[in-house]
Amino acid sequence: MKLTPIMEKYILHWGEMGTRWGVNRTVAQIHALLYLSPKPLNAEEISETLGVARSNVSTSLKELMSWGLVKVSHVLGDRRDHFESMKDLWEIFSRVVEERKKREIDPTLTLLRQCELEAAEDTRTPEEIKQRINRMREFLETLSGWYEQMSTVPKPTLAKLMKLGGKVTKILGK
Amino acid sequence: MKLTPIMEKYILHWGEMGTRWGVNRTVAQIHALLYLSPKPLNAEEISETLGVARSNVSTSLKELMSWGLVKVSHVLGDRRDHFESMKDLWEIFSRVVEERKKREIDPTLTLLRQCELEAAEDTRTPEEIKQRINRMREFLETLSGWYEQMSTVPKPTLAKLMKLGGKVTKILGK
DNA sequence: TGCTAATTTCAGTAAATACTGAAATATCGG
DNA sequence: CCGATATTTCAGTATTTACTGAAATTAGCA
Repeated sequence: MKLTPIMEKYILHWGEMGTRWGVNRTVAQIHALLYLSPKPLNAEEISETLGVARSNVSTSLKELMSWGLVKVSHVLGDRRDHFESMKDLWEIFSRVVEERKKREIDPTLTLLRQCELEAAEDTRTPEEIKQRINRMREFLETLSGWYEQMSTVPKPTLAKLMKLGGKVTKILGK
Repeated sequence: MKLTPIMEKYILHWGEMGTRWGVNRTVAQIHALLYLSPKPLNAEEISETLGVARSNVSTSLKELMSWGLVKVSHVLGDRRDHFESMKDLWEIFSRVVEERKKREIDPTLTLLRQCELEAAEDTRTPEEIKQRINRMREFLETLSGWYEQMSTVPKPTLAKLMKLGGKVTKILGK
């Protein structure tokens, strides 16, 4: 796969963005490459195109698959695995949100609830501080609950809702 | 500032979460500490409480202030700067979103638009790939526009809207 | 079943990032 | 304006994270 300057620019930028969001550069680049690619690519091609070690590609692809963003596919008459990215951006977005919620928000909620339990028998922590923890738990629960509801809304409806933007409040106001 | 076990647990966890979201551990810990603290703390206290170098605290506080999450405050009869975190979680949340949009999404949109301009004279990049870049730009613009509208909605209204969750679609359906 | 190509694992290394402590600079009270 | 205290800067170092290449494993095919 030969990259044109535009593709290269896109992929490099995506890699940078990744690092800012706690995603490793190579993982983000591979995702960008597969998102652009009109056809599934094998690990060798990815490795050559991006100039990273074959083994690195293997690890990164596994990571992307664990996020459900990339799938293996097969080409007739070719033994090698090929990889293909999800293409629908709403789908990609909600996968990422879903996964981060599962991996980061949910465990945080577990921890906060545990803190609250312990707080009951803890006389050393000032009441005010306990309340701060409570509020954080409540806040994350609200976000989390909202996400759970919204995730069941069909993507096209969601898109329309977003286009509405702040107008929903006016409509609902009535 | 002496930490009780609950506070310590909270702060340590927050530090970990930070790293996952591309925020450095110390920065996240300081933010957690100031969020819990009933009163503004000076740099020295923060340094001692968290066991990190004074200079590191200085840098991290600057970072937090650049995000608008922490403010300097003064205690009567004390020359030293004291620091205080924003306490309203909706406020904190929207600050973070606002700032990330400004620092990451907006520059990405600039880049994507530039790619599209260049694409016009580029015959080497297949049409299909150009379209993928287009779609990404559109998608980010939708998100971005939605955020801009929602950011003007008063926080309590926002909170109510979230509690409604998916029900909005039913109400709007009529 | 054995051969070959494909993939994964992993120890070692490289690169990026965070942190420290000392020195420089700024600020305040007298 | 001086001395003392507070803050920032920054070069060097430590830690963490990412990456490589070789070896081990797995999987397809004859």
